[in-house]
Amino acid sequence: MTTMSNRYRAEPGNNRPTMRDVAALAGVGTKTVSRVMNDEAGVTEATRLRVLKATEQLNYQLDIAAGSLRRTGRRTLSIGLLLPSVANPFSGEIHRAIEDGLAARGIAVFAASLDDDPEREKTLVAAFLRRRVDGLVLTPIAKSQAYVIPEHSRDLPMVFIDREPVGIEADAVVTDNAVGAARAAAHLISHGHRKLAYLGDRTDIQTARERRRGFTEELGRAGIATSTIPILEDLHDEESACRAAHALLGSDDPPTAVFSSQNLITFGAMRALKDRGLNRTTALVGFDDFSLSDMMDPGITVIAQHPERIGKLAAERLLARIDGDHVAPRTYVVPTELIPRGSGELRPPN
Amino acid sequence: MTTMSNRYRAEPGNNRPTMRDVAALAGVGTKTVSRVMNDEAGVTEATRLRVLKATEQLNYQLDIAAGSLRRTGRRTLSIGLLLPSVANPFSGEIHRAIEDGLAARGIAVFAASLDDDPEREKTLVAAFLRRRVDGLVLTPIAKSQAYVIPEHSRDLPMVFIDREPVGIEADAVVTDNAVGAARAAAHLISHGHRKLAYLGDRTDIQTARERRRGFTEELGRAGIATSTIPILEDLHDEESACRAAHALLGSDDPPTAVFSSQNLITFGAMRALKDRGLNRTTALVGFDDFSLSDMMDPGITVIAQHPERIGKLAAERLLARIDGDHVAPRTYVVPTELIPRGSGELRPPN
DNA sequence: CCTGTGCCTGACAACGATGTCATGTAGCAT
DNA sequence: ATGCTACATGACATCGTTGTCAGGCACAGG
Repeated sequence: MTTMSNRYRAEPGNNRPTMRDVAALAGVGTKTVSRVMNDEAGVTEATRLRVLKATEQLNYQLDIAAGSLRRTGRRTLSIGLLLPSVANPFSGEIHRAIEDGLAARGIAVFAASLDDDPEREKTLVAAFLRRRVDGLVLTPIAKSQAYVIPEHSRDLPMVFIDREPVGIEADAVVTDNAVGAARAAAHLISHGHRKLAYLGDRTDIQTARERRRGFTEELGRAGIATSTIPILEDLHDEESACRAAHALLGSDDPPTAVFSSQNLITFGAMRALKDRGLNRTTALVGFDDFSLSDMMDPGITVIAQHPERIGKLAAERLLARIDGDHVAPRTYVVPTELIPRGSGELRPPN
Repeated sequence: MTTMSNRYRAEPGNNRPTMRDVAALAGVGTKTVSRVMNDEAGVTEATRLRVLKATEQLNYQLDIAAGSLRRTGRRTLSIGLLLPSVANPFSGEIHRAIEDGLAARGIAVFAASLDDDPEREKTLVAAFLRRRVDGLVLTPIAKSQAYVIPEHSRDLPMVFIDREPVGIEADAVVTDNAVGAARAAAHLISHGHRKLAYLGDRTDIQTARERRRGFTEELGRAGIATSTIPILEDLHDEESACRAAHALLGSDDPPTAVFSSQNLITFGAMRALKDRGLNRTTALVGFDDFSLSDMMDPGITVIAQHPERIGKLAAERLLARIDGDHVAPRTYVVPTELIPRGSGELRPPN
């Protein structure tokens, strides 16, 4: 059993044809088959047709991985994409835009989920590297991305998305978090609010800190003492956000307007407002757009990000790097957009 | 430039270490390095440590693709996953469950989006095959999947999800569409409704047909003449669904309860109901759960699918096949669940 | 008829790894 | 001391493909 000839595998029928089989059937050399499969010049039309016929007869498919071993540049025509979670709709949109941006070049995407786990980040990047991907698109979560410096200096193309990397100079595509949050604050202030409140995500997340910064800076610009504004942070899911919002709204001096720094927090805030019958009274602006936001009562005003633009830009930058672009790394900022739908335009009482 | 030695590439620093480099540094043979990297038995602890030290010094990463060329079974430790779209939340959940199911075995996932395009299905499957994936998880959309028969008979593990394949006998994991739709009908009928209406997706989609079948069969069981029930189909997005619902609700004899066979259609129906102020009067049950369904007015009663269970089961079946399971292919059915939230429990007037 | 210029074409080595197998060494019993 | 076993180790061929290079053929010009 184990001394069986290599040509024949233990499993029945598991004999995928190789270039040699095709070459033999077409009566040409393997190099000629290779030329045909790769659309290289210098093959007679007659030979080409003979080879193509043989590939069809045998149902032959080129082995990209085997080829990459010898191919100049060792391209595997695949990249690694690390997302918070492939099940996250925001990530999904980015993923899709990247897929679309790379499809024309025949590049396939390995996708994996981070789950906010710094250890996983390293493990998954290592898994991508073992597969010799042509590039990486990463959402960083670990404290530092210095661990990929060796690869980066080996010229492995790399683009960070959503958050900027720490400890390494590399391309990044991020949302304008601070500006977006500031815009939300300005919007609420311009509608007469002075008693704002801030519901924020875990402070170890860079984007969360940026949003808070933008928000508080705008307060300063408007002459509102930051100390008077409740800043509730380290909320990471709908439930904790809902509890925090309840505490806030049930206090002696409740805010007239709430800003929530992220989707799930917005949901929690919406729920608390509704529970207390304040949804048509207390203003709300959320960071991140979401489906059905316009079906709420009232519609929810949001600071919309543009995941598809982030993904598109990341794919473009990665392709440029793959094609040998060596300009200095920089961070690309994708603007946000305030979409008024009602909840953010509610005015304070009196 | 082109006559440069092979050892050195054109790009600077692009010299990834190989097993040979590690072997040289550790003063052992490449085979020993291979053994260490693959946790094979028969290596002294002392040697093992020397090798590991060398890999760390050189920042060496095993090349899985190169290894797969020679490895028994030619395993690439990767699979191909074809989804309607990676941006679709339902698909995202399936994707995630599959990723989780395969991660323990070190298998990476190539994901790609179909976009309801039968041609794309074939192109993308071919792209997976060229990468010699160890298995395929496919959402079929083409009229027939007979084109993968050659691969299937070469024992390439394959699991179809969401829809059953046509023209090939292979494992499939699907939702119990007919039963779910029937349950929705029964639920509405049990709440006193006789004047139902059906809003359905494109009829070339198998699951859409199944849902209609389940729905109408339940009508029959309840003694409601199918001919009296409006069946509006070929709706594929929110807008067309909204228009259809408007037409329905504005007719002489509007239904007292509506069933929508899919997420976007549900959204369209919700919008139409709200536009007409009927959201608290006309009952609605939608197929597919969605976030914020409980925040609607009233909450939306749905037939929930379990994408995470579909993904988990698909991953299990695929792994079993990869491990050599040769039982006859079958279809696994994942049950749906009716989640009452208000809209489906509204009673007809009088 | 000879030479030169292109153009097709295939032999061959090599990419980075692993399966096979032979070799060497240590340890133990005789 | 001898012979045996068991185990650790490395040489080598090979996986399927592509880069390099040399050979062969056709055709044009002298």
